[in-house]
Amino acid sequence: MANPRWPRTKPARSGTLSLMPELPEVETIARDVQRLVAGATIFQATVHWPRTIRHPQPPERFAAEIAGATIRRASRRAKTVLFHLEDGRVMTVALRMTGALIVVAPGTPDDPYARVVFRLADGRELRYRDVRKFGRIGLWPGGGLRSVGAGRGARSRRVAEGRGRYRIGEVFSGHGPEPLQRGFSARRLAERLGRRSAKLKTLLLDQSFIAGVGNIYADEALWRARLHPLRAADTLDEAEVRRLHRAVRQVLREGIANRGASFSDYVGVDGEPGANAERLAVYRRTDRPCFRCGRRIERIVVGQRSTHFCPRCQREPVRSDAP
DNA sequence: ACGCCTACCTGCTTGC
DNA sequence: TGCAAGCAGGTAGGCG
Repeated sequence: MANPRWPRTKPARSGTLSLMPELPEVETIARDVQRLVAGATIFQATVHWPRTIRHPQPPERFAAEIAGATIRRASRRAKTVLFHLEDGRVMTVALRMTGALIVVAPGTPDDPYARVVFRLADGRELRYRDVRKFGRIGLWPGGGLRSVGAGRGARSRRVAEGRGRYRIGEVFSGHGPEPLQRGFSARRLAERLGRRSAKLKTLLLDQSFIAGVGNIYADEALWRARLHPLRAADTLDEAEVRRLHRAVRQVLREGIANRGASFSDYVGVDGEPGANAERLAVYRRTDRPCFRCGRRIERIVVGQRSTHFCPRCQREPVRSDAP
């Protein structure tokens, strides 16, 4: 059951480190949700921050429409937690930067950062907590999920939303492949990379290219694959693609095994922190020694994101116009 | 296709 | 000590 550690307005550790739920963190949360609230009925929902509720459900109707729903099971797609309801509808919870789902026992003190509170029929509360209010919750009709954001598919999605029809699977139509699924082979990655000239770092963060990778795991995967973040995707040879493929899957799998990268106040649904933070090789390790070669880790900005890499292990891409 | 910009947000760190 | 600026970053949406 829940192990509430509330209130928790002060992070256990100092630093600007925030939780950043990426694929492993969201997978961890989805599994916790499944374990803790599958079969539970939502008795009542209270929306404390209306903008958390996203299209197509108007915030004022959301609470009324979710009340009485029973949660059949929970799963993950990309960085979104899916609540599959008994009646076929699906509630999506996109945690974005600081979102968290937490189950607490009856009588647990209020949380000032709880944006949406679901009171369960058994008295427990499922709280959507989000300090920075970036996260979004949607409620989608049976058989229907239309795209919930994946970069550049946005235009076509808007058109479809305008018609007011939503179909399962379509919510994520703008997303790229799930990197941990069987279908995501090295060959498939090679095909996708070969069609793009963008920088590797940019592409790894592009949800329409690969779903679920964020800033932490992008840096970690590139370090592990010994590939420079500025390398153009279509310049990789076969061996490099295989390394990247293996690295992406490894860092994500290890992240899941460690219940997520626990920066600052990241916690799972049961209040237990993840354990992956200490295992990161480059992310936020600027000027500290590379675990492989001892060289100082560098930090650069790529696509507006901080990017960490080892200048010796991850060689600078050779420019064609170089002397 | 691609890159760059702004907006959304708050809390923590840094610099004066 | 106090205060303001800077930073963190996933996604939407705009522009070139």
